[in-house]
Amino acid sequence: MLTITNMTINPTPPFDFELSAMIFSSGDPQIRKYEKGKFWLVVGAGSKLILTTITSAGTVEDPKLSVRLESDQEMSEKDREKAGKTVRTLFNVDFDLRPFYEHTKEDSVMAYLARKLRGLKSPTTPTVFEALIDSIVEQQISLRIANTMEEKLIKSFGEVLRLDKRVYYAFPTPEELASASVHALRSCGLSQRKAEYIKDVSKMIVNGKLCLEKLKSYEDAKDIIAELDRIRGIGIWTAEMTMVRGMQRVEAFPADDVGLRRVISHYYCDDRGISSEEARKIADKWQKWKGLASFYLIMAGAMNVHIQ
DNA sequence: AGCCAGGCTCTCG
DNA sequence: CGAGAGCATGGC
Repeated sequence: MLTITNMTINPTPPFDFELSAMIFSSGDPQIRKYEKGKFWLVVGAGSKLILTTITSAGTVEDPKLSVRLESDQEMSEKDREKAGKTVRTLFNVDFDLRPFYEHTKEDSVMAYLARKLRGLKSPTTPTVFEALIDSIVEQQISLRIANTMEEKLIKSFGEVLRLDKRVYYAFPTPEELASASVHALRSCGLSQRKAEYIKDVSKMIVNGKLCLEKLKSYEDAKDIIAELDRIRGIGIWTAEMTMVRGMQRVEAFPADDVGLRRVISHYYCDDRGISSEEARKIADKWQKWKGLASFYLIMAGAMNVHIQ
């Protein structure tokens, strides 16, 4: 039985939905995708799965999101709340960009990008777990390859939602990855090591030794990094990536990241190879918005924006 | 062919 | 300690 319900969300302006969702244009339509003004993905609410589709019903300065929920089961008010909360998290809709814009006025590059990409908010994964697993998969190898591995991981271990003839996959839960065999994980293209890391960290979550969502609320980012860094398979880079992508921590700055260094160098150092120390020095002026500023640079690079 | 891709661990010396 | 090998896969 197919049930459908709608809701509206009012983001803090400015917010450009199309621009913020653009990063998902290359996604798999059975997992999460942005296409022709529509973004969709499957949200887990209790034991049910909800296909959540978002479109813009407002403007950058007066943003409004229209959200459509579809499930193969009856949805309660609690399920609707859960889906709404996920949408808010996904696009960071309650984040206020204005202080960031105000702060970066003196930085001519960032000030230009702030005008050009006005309303761009950095997306966040629905759960911290998802950001962590993705970051482990992405260690060292190119993003392109990592993405195909992630898709395999999701389709092999994630739950399936069937609506009419359409098929969607949810991101696997810690339980699902904890009970997967290393062999099965490896068949997604992962190395023996990464398969073990993923299984082990999932097990830690299942048996309560690690609570990722709790880390999210730590005041000091250093404490989050320290706690994650203790876990086998997770280093500074992975911890910082997890924070930036899964915890709405706009201050986290993975200076060791080659892609980030490349794009910083492109906009600030004429494409000369720079060290992570140099990258840090440039990022210093962004203060508590280092991660957000980095995202602006990455998007600008992807969109081939030229500074004028 | 070999090196590098949005790293991390383990092993040596 | 610090350096270096090894790991998966695919593009150049």
